[in-house]
Amino acid sequence: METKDRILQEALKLFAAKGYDGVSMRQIAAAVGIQAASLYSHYAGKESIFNAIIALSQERYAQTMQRLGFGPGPSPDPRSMLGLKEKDLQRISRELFLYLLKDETAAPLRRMLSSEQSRDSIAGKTYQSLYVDEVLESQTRVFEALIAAGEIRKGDPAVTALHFYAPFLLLLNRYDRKPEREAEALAAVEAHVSQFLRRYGKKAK
Amino acid sequence: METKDRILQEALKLFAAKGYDGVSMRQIAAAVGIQAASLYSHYAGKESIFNAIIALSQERYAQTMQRLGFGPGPSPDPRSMLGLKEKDLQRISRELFLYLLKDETAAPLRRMLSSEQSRDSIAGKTYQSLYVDEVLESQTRVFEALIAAGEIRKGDPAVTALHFYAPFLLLLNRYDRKPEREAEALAAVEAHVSQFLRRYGKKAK
DNA sequence: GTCTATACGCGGATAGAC
DNA sequence: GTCTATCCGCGTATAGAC
Repeated sequence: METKDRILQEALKLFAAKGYDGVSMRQIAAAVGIQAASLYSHYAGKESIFNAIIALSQERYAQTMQRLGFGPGPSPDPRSMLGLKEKDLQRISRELFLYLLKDETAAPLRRMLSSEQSRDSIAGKTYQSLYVDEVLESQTRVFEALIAAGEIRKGDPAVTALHFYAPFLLLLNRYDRKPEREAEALAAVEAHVSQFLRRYGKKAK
Repeated sequence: METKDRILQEALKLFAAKGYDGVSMRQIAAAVGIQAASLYSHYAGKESIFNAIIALSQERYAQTMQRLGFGPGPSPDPRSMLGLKEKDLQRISRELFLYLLKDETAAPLRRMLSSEQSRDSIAGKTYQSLYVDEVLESQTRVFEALIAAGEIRKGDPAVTALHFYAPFLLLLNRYDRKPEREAEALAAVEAHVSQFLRRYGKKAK
């Protein structure tokens, strides 16, 4: 792998763990295995590394989210959500949750953006759009279709999306960086989805 | 007001806005109106100020949360929640939301703990217990009582508490530091509570 | 592209006068 | 309890050899 990319990879891990201000150029360089001065052959400075991380990670993230049907663009197929069985929704939910919780790129990106939300306005806007606005927007469209199809009870689709997605964010925060409680976390996700369907689904099961 | 307390007050504001590492002792001193060296007459160092903020703010926070029925201790009165009308729940929800969003102590405390969650283990544990564990635990007890009383549909009380509370955290994050969107935020809270009651309440209204 | 050497400011913190 | 003066290390970043 190119040095230029390894810098982003290592810096992301460090920023996620210690925060932007808590990481020095020397530490990043050490993690990569070069001298601090050499970083400047690849990036103009620290802020430049930070911005490059956001730009790059965002792309990979967007692709996976779209595949799972939580993306900003056109869902994998609006109709693929119709006729979805509980079992399928549980699988997708589990996949989404584990991706955001543990994926090597997605998890550090989320942690970094979350903690830098207030300090850096780009980080703040990116966090909001990636983990809040885009997901809610996308899920609102999905529920609109499901309500129209009669698979989900009538109600405001935006509120329904909020009811479905908000617990994911809370559980992510709660079980973040606690690998020993992963089973508990997954059980909580499953219980949430299950009860959501019992409250919102047209038919039992 | 005593200098010792003013230090905590100003430091909290700064930490909430720029993060712990982003604030210098000189900046704190300037906000208070004294020299940096004078801070050491009141606190052993920066970390000591940080810890004192948490300890102090936590007390005030706990009192208010308990009053609203989201506290860790015995709810204001377990039965006071019974026979609650939608109107009352809307009022309490609104009060809770605005308190967490805008209160002069509560809002900066929440922002600071949230952004320092990963960097500082005390901050992380405090955030989890104040904004996640204690609230969910407390709400779980409330819903247990309401389900037993037949005012809320049968279901896992812990999941029900999650469904009720998680949207608050998401909306807080979404509308934090955006005073111009406050009306929109309150409308979202109201829509959430309203639809929650329609899905979970025994009777319409 | 990577290294060594170095500049320079700002960080937290202390000493000691008033 | 507040001040001025100061210490010292570490932060980002640059210069220039290889």
